[in-house]
Amino acid sequence: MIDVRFPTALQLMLNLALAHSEGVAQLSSTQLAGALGTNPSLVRKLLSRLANAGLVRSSFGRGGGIRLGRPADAITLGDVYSAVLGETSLWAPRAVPHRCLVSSNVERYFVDLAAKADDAVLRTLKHKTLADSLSELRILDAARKPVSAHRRARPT
Amino acid sequence: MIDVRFPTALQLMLNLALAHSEGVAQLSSTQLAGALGTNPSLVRKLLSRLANAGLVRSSFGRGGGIRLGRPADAITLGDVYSAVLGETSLWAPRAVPHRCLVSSNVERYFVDLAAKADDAVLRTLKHKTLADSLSELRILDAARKPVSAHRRARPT
DNA sequence: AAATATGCATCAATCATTGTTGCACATCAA
DNA sequence: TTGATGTGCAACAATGATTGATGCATATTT
Repeated sequence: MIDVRFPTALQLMLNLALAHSEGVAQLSSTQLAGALGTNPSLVRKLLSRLANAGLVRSSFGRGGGIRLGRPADAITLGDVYSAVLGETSLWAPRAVPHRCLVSSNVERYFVDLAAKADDAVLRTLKHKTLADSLSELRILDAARKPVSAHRRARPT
Repeated sequence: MIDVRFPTALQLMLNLALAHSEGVAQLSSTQLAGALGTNPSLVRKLLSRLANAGLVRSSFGRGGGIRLGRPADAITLGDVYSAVLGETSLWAPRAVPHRCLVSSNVERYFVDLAAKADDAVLRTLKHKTLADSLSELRILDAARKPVSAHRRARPT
């Protein structure tokens, strides 16, 4: 199963960022679950990690909900990734019987290699903030509805 | 489940490279399975992809087996990764109901982002060849058996 | 012809992630 | 104070891609 925790968390954060930019202070986990096409439980599991990292803040009780913990331009996609995936590496070595030059050393070698790949991914994600992403989404949206005011075609 | 196809394939290729450097022309899938601590079936599934990419060659019949398709210094880790994982991306977007600026565009946005991350990973893997890896394994091995000739301790 | 080895299809097992449910606790409004 | 709303969290079932196991046709060497 392809891992969708990062995509889900990112889409969640973008929803919060959009809501904030439109003057909506906070969203409930039920609203977020609806927007993500999933259930409040999964949302809360992700929120728990995001809250630990300070990326979101939640308020209890009636009228409560979730809001961004920092301004959208102070949260990078790398922050979201690290918060949700933690130290999880892209790959893990296969445990092999130690019998030769390769098998006795390849696990350590591979852990190191995976760490380099993890770094490479994180570097690409640290370049962009939620605010950047929101801008790009606006551009994509404008391109989707061509030229003039009225929308030409239904989205497929 | 963390994906171990790339690690397994890499360890397989390194075994072939080591065998070749030691004058062993080829290994059978059963031998490879033994070295990897798994079964010949999985090995052959991986070999099928590796063979399609020209990274290994197999000979049929009695005395047959698998050997590298090119010299070890002409095969990068990126070649192995692409052969085994194909176009598989690190992440896939979660399909969300299209209802707002974010939800209507985030899937395309995310596919693009994932492609950038995939590129970053592949770039790090293209720097190293199997021959480079084998050299590094030799260094690790030397570090593991300190100083003088006789081995001091059993590997754990 | 016999032995060995790959190639490939089918089927079951595994296991992290996802989805569901229930409930305690916190907060606001009337 | 009470009721409504919402988070936090634990337990459990469902899902689905990968792994593991088996059988057999085909190819090649001795």
